[in-house]
Amino acid sequence: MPRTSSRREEILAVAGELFRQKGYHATSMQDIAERLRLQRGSLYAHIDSKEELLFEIVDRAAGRFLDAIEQARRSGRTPAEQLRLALRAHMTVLAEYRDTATVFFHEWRFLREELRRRILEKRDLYEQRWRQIIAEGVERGEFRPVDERFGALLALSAVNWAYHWYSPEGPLSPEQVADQFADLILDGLRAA
Amino acid sequence: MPRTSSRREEILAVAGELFRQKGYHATSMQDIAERLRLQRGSLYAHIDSKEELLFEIVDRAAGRFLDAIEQARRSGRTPAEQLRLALRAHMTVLAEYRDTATVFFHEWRFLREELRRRILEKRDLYEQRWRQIIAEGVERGEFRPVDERFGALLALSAVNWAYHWYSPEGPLSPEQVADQFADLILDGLRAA
DNA sequence: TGTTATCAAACGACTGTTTGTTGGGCGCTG
DNA sequence: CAGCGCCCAACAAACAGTCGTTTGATAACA
Repeated sequence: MPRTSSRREEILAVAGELFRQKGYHATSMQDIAERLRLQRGSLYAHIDSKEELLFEIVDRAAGRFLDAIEQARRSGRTPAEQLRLALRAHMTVLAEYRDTATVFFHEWRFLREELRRRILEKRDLYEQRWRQIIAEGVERGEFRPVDERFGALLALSAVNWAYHWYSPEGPLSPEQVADQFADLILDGLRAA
Repeated sequence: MPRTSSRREEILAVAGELFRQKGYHATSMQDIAERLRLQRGSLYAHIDSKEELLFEIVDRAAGRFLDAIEQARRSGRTPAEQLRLALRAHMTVLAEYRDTATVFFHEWRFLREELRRRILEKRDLYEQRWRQIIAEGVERGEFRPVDERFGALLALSAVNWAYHWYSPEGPLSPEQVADQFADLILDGLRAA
């Protein structure tokens, strides 16, 4: 089975779109095949199974988020600036790969044990990177001595939840959304 | 079909648990019936359809979240205190009705148009209550002049995302989680 | 006696996947 | 350049189930 071919990429794109819209289990191979004007059996010339489709979509998304934050970390900026960069990077990935990213958040749990484990490893690594940014900020005295797990969780929750409401067709760019969140997370609601 | 009976409540409880664990579409009537040592056909003496099960679970959860925040609003406290109360209330509902609440977040979109609309109305109302808290805080000068939609969205994202990671069996009480978030959202990360 | 809960069985539709076959296009050979 | 074999994508059909739901019968209980 070829890991890369234009037909295969088409199938992945259609699957990503349908998985996002209807969910993994509510999307049948029939649905995917129809969009490509194929018989559902014909898909199996290009892929091994439906689950393999899901894994590839989810795994690619995980990789993109991970790459994005590691770039922010390598920037050498201050923790506050890294936080802003990380928020921007996350929102940019979400905007650019909306289908893939949404499926990543919603459908990873339907993977069988072993594949799910591989995704969760990347997910944990991603969360760790966020915690490192917060921890570094506290260490340097740039941040208050907050619990780094909660600090990371707050930032991550804001952008993780965004796939529920953010639309690339809307008036806000990914960077604008990220900056709004960055301002709030850094300076809080309270008036001076 | 009786709207309330102990058998019906049992079915709803089992359905809620399975829908949370495996998702709506991956849970069959067979699965639900097995847990209750029934034939799957027998469920239909108590319910009209699988979708009705989903709707009732999701609708109850929506009602609970809505009640919780309206109680916080009616408390007459300052906006900052209302925000803390609202965060606590949300986390408490999540902890107490974990299955129902998780299904509410994850599976509402599988409802058919009309039922989905009724849920979305309650959801919108819930978001509006959060925005009102922020707006009131800004108005009174207790909060900085932030965009109330983003302020509400940040608080809501924090607690909405919590169903992914929060476990009532863990070491943290709902109030502790809520207070951690409240401190962060009110005062921000940045050192003075 | 009527009511209620449950059962076994069937309904038609759909599931993901495998199979054997076909036809077009490609490169190699004579 | 003609002809041959081969690859590749796609097809139709079937596999062995499972799906949600309906029906008619049957016990237990009021």
